[in-house]
Amino acid sequence: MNIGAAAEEAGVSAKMIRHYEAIGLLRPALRRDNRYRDYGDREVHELRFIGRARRLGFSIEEIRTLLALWRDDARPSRDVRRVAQAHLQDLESRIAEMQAMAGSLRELVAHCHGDSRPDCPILDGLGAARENG
Amino acid sequence: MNIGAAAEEAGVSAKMIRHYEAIGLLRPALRRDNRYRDYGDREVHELRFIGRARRLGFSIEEIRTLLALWRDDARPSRDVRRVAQAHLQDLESRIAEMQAMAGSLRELVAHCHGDSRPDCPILDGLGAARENG
DNA sequence: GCTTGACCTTCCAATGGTGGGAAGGTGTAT
DNA sequence: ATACACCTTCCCACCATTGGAAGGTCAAGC
Repeated sequence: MNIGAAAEEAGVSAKMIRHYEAIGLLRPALRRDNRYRDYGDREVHELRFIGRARRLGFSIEEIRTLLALWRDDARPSRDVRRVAQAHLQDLESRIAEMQAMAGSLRELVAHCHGDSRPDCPILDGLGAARENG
Repeated sequence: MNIGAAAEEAGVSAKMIRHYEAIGLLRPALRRDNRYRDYGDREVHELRFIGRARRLGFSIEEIRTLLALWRDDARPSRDVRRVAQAHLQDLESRIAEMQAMAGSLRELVAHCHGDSRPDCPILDGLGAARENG
């Protein structure tokens, strides 16, 4: 199976597959006589794992850890849970940050009449002398 | 006022101030005989504006637009509002995406007993054959 | 006057994850 | 043979920020 087909099946771009191999996330793919990379079900399965983890926001380094655990039949689920929970907390704190941003912004937008007049609470808020306003 | 002091006052790193100047977000600072950049209240005020906008998640290009509007006494507040609202919607959709991630992840974490046993719904979820699981 | 240390200057590189594209090889169908 | 779709490696760009090297400047203390 060529890289394009594997990419299609796994939901990861061919570009990224090569990249994952280059940074050592994946073992170098087998090559045909062509020098074309050759993928089987096992590799596609791994790629799908990576794709899904990326879509859940895990970093490459986190995925490196998760893949190692995945391959290890004797891993304690505790280790997996720790990685996932740390990432979840990271996600949650980033969400909270962005919600704070959105909240302030909504406030500013709500008070701006948004017509042809120049006075604008949004610009006033950004230019204000005090940091909390 | 040297760049360090201006950075301190405005809540933006000196490194970034130079960068903002290099990319044309800020007009080149006046220089002393030293060749040191020299900042006054007006410039610090602008830097503070930029810092606040960055903290609200506006991109450099958005800030470029906002700064131009800020400097233009005759801007229609409509234009400002449009920029802010577009950014707000962008923020909101990114928040929604991340909340979806966090939700799936919470689900997985909740079902993982997290002890010394190897079976783990988190890994099962990431490795699953189906995409929606 | 000379040293020390805290500033400042410019320039180059790295981060993370992904995409774009060049330049060239390969496979397959007409 | 020709066209086209795929593959290969390689380098570059994005965005915003940080780090560091190599060197200039200033103020304080001895």
